[in-house]
Amino acid sequence: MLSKIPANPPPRLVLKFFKMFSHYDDIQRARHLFDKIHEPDLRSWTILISAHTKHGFPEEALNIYNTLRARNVKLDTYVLLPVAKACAASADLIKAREVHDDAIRFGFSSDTLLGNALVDMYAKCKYVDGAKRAFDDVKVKDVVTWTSMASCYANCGLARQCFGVIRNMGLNGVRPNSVTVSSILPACTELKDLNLGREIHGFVVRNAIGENVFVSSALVNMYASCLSVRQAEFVFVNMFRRDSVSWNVLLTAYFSNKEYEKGLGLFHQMRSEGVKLNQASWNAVVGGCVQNGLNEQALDKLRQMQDSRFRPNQITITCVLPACTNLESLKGGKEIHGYICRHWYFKDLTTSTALVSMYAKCGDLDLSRRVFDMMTRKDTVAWNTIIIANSMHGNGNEAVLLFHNMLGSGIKPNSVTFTGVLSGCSHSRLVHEGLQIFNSMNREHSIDPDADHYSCMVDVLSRAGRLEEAYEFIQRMPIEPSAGAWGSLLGACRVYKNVKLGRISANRLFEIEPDNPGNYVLLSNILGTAKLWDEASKTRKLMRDRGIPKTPGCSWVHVRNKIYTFVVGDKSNKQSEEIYNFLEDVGKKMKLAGYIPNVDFVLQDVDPKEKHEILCNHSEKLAVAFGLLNLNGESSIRVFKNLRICGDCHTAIKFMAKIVGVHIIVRDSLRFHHFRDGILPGHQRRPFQFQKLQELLL
DNA sequence: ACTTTGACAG
Repeated sequence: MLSKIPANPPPRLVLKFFKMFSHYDDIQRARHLFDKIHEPDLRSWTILISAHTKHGFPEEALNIYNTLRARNVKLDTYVLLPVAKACAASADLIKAREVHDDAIRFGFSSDTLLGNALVDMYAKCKYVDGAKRAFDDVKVKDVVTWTSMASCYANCGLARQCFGVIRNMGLNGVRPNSVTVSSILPACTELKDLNLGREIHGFVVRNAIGENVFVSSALVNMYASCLSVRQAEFVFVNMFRRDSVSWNVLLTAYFSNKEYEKGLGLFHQMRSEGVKLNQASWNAVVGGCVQNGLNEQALDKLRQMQDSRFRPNQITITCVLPACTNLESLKGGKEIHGYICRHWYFKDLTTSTALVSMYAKCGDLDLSRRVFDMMTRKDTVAWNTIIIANSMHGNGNEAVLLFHNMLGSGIKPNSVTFTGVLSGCSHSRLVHEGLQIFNSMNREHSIDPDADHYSCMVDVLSRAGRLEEAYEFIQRMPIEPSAGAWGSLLGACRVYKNVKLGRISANRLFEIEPDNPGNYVLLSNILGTAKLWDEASKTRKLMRDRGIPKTPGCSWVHVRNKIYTFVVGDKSNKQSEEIYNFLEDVGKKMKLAGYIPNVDFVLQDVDPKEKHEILCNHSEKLAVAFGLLNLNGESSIRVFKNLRICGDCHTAIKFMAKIVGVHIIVRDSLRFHHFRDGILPGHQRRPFQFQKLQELLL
């Protein structure tokens, strides 16, 4: 057939073939034919552009449009229509503005058909102002015009404006159709307004559009997020027809409402009953597992997903990264980082941010920072992540610096930014900076400080030892001081041995959170240190009487893909003897280097010699020793503790790091502590080897 | 023509 086309074919003939081939998805051949036309008319151009968009090549469609545009021919609404669609498909705002300008220049912007396409185009680019302008230009607005505008607001998280459009639509005598309803239901989902949702449901029933799968799926979703899973189930069960999305919606509904067993059950059912699964189904399950703390299962489902020939996408990857974080699996996180690089997913803002967070929480701040620095675009969440990462690792100065860089690059801070940077200030005792930033919240950024911000400020003052000021600050707070505020003060009373304020804050905490064992233990420790044994035992008795179990402290460390856990005085480990011998030997070295055991942290009333032994028993010391004894060429170890690190251990581990030259990272219930003072100027840090340490200790 | 599901910071 092809050979029968003359060398210089008449346009109409080519057009016929062109239509045929574009229909059969053979864009290359269509293009080839098009190129044979000497002077293609506007109709040929239109078909060429729309074929490229329709077959998933919107960028190429826009390139073709550029070529056409360069010829300075007069355009019409029919050619701009597929161009607007191409902009929508590629979410290309720059091109979108050009197209809009062209439409205005040629006087087509009041046209309903083209205007609708322009509104939708801006909606897909998430550019509300443009959509509104295009919308206002349309003279005769039909249901599509109104729906597109409402949909734009809904997708941009402007639910109130969305319903405003719908109200106006009614006032203008246009009735919503099924598309309108399915477009506005997500806005209702966002507002979590069950009553509004029910109202819409009523409209659906009255107008008999419930058989529409878009409408009913959106209803299921709306009920699920308005915390009415039973209603969601009811709508689902009574659906006329269900597609993959409908099933996925219910699946997500179970997981996000903590009913993960039902979620897993439904997924099993979907697979066994031959429901057509898609990538989103797997994402829902993988993400659902993580949401519900089923971290291993999430990784398992990821493997199953790949076995079922589904490729994990950015969303899958972003969903599972927190599973690595929760498992403290730096290794697993790095594997996923590799996958991200291989698939170019690092271009995705959300995915990169998740990576930054994962590295920080797994204890590798350097890698976290490296990923952050590689990001080409950074939004508020990305900046918040790196600020929080630095605060979490005790780098308050860096957190403050990053905060100012963020402002400098024109990114707006939100309330999370301030909790992040202020907690950094407290960890690094940056009182002046903390106060300054706190005061700027309202003045410069119009953000009202909430309970967390006030607690951070109490922490800033308390940790710096300014306990009386912190107490005054609490009393002058315009909102009810939260447990966080009193907790910071109490914690600092332990460090600075302030019995008076310790009693006050603990008693407030006993009222606010009577079931938190930590507060009783802290007060009892403060009293014990002050040798007020009677009062200390009264506090412990109060705790017992209220039936509050004390959380046992434990520490753990990852060695060769296994987690080894230690409790105080633990002797269950195979290498226990080695551990205690090591601690004794290194202890001697430490004392020579100037370490003085701080027996304040022993709360039993026993003789000094025994106190020293008790200190050596602490779970974090045991875990650190075990980690050091099992180093495999690494220059750092990571130890985790469920409670806050003991003050003596903090000092002791600092000395250990110095003596053995290993970077020791301890993550306790509050943050990461880095001990790496062992590097002397001019000395290269070498991987630690056990033999060398033995020599050193002899 | 416009429509339903899916994530990152605390």
